[in-house]
Amino acid sequence: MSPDQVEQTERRSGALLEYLARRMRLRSESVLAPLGLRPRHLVALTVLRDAGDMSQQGLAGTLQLDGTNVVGLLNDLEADGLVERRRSPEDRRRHVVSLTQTGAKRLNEAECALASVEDEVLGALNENERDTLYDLLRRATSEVPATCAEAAACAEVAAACTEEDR
Amino acid sequence: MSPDQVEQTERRSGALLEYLARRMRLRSESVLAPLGLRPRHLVALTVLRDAGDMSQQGLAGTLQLDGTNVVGLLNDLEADGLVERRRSPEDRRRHVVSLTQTGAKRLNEAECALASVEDEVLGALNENERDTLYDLLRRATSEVPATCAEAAACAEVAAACTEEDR
DNA sequence: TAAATGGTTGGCGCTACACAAACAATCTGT
DNA sequence: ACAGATTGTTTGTGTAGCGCCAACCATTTA
Repeated sequence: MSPDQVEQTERRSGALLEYLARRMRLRSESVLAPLGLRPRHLVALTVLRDAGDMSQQGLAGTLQLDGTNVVGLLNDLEADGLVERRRSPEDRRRHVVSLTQTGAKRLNEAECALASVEDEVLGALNENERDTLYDLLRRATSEVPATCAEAAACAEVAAACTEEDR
Repeated sequence: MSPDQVEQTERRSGALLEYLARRMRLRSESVLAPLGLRPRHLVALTVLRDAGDMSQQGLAGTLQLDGTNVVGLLNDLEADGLVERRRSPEDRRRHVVSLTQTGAKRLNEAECALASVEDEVLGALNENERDTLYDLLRRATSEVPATCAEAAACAEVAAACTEEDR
């Protein structure tokens, strides 16, 4: 190899994301269990809080999860009163899924309980860095790419998309 | 909820991390398949590249994976010549696992191939933001929390770093 | 009225993974 | 030198997550 070659690595975040997510998830499980939640429930609740009400199909698209599995997931959450299924007025076939107050509260409790986990897993990052990490993740997840067909389903709900940034 | 209420959310990254990792993984699979790799292989290769040589136990600890499963994982990678198991000179029970140059090359190829996936999943982030995201993830994963006993095992082996022929 | 759509249920199957047991090679303490 | 612990390997078993298919309502659309 030439001596002055700049070894430009590819810097893809995918593997690191998965690696970190696994660590986080494994440790979260025990913390979440007393709250009657599992990691995937937390993801669903988070999505519902951050993206707002959604049809079940929209949720399936967002979570990239098979529709039949979303049913079970929502059954769990609704049984605990964390989530609500209402028939859509415009199209009564649809269910509009929304976070209840109890759901929002439980989600918040869970996030509080996860402080120790985050401290452990993100121990190498200081307060500021964790904050920007959260912001980046939040922004990355807030905008659903328009490339896929699922976007169409989501777009309907996401119609209230504003281009405000701070 | 009253609109003027200052809703202080907890800003935990865990759920977002998992959410994003899932999206990334699902789309990665098809891209990785022609290279004979699966997401978890990529994680292993990435860890080996970023953290250097490691005992199998150390790898199991780092990946938070059961030891017996690490065997199978490494069998896959070694069969493809992407990874090498050498007996440790100091303790011949141990295998020192290291990335081969073919492995490094394949990893790089994979990361190149994943450009489109990242474009899609991280579409909401610009070049700079993706860069800082990568840096944050990298730093978060580079420092293994000293809480666990695994750290000792890793550190011990880490001394046996070898210069690779190129 | 017929066909398509959203949701629900049940079942089948695959993959990832943990866990346990048994074994070989090797190290460590007495 | 011997006993016991430790690393890695194999094999087997169990379980959870999840995709997929098929059948079935309720509703909407053609």
